[in-house]
Amino acid sequence: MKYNLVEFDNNKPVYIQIMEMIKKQIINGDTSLGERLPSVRDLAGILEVNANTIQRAYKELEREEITLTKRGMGSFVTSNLEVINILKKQMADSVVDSFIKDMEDMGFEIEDIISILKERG
Amino acid sequence: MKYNLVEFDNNKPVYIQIMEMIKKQIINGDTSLGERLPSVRDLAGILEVNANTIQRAYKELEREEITLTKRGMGSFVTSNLEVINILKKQMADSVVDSFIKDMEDMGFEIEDIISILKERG
Amino acid sequence: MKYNLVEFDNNKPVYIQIMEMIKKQIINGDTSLGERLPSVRDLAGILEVNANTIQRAYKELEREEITLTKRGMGSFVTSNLEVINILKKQMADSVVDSFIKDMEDMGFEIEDIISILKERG
Amino acid sequence: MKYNLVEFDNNKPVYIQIMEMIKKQIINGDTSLGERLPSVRDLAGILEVNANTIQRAYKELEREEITLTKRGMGSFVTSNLEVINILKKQMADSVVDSFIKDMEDMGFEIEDIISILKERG
DNA sequence: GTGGTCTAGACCACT
DNA sequence: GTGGTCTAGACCACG
Repeated sequence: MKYNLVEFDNNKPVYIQIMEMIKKQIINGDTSLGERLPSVRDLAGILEVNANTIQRAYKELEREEITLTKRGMGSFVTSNLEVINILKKQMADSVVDSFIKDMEDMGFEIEDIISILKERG
Repeated sequence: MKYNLVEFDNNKPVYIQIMEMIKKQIINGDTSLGERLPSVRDLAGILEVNANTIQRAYKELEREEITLTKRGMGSFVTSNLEVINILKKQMADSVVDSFIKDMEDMGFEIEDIISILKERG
Repeated sequence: MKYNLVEFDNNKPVYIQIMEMIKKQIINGDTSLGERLPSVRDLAGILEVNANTIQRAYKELEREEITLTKRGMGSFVTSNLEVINILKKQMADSVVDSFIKDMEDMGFEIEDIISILKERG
Repeated sequence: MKYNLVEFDNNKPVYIQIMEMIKKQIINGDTSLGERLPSVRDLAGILEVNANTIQRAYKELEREEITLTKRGMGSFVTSNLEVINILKKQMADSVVDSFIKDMEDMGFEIEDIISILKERG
């Protein structure tokens, strides 16, 4: 688990950006199954946002059943591996889909995209 | 030049999404250099948003010097090829950069990404 | 009489700016009492604005009795010296008043203003 | 900081006039570096204009980097003294330049202008 | 007809 | 409570 101050994109709700950040950490393994998330106040301090914003992100994550909250103990990542695998697949798919759409909208074909990515490698 | 009703992403200002839509059309050639954009009211009708929202998108595009406005005549894409080339490069770079960042945040390496894209091809 | 293409201030109606231009020429003597103004179409050509805009400026000038229109002959500056003298006084006063107000709003005293102007001399 | 109901000039956009009013207050020291501006709704009430008009003025000021906005907290004058000094210089210069131009267009020489101002003193 | 400004009023994101 | 976005609708400047 590692969270650092980042710059938020002003054109997207901050709580959404925080949710994405946490999901990514779960997906890449920086945050483990069953691990306790930082307390609302701690994460608010680290990210320099209001505690309510973290609350909202945590609440949404719980609604998506990615985390669960134990009263008085904090928020924990689900231990259900199946849920995490689905999350992983869905999130990667969605990122890839919207990337391909953006690039195609700009007139690039799949082959162009692959060439560009190879140059970056 | 072709504009159609689309669904907007609720988590991003509509006027920004309209700016991106127009930029993409310029980049992929669907809208040519010097071409007149639809009138504010026409595009508002097509996209089913308020005319003020289009107005705002056009004004921002003008501020970025991608278009220029002649009072009473309409908004026109710049004829400055240099500006468009810069736009093209910056927009593609930014989409690719943030895609790579998203994927790396989820634990994928460049090679993984390329494999995934090849499957899509 | 001399009119040249100028850049208009986008935040003020063009017809008002044209009226001011003509008034100034009358005041400084570049346009004489009784002199014929350029035709609407000519001035529109010189200033690269629509003929309607010139029409409007001429009409307002006539309403202020600074010019008068003879059907089929064009617009002429009044020959009434008294009117011109009043115009001169009012216009200069108004320019000076608003200049002093602007400068005082920015915290300059009359003495400061005079010093600044002397430096320009 | 002091804002009062004023009469707006009908020939200039109100949001521009509000921007100028705020800039003048910063320049003359009535509004200090880092000071919080009135909330959008408060100033709208004071000046008897719509909140959107204030919003627009504030947004333009932010774009000119004269103020910065913290979501949910308000708009604040920049604390960057350099920015303010440049603003000061540019605004005074522009007022003086256009005044001199106006007067010269009416046939006054610098010496005439200075005499007129001395009479006002 | 076309862009520019403004109002009134609504709802959302965030502190 | 504060800024940000959006709608609906009006009126003006200009071609």
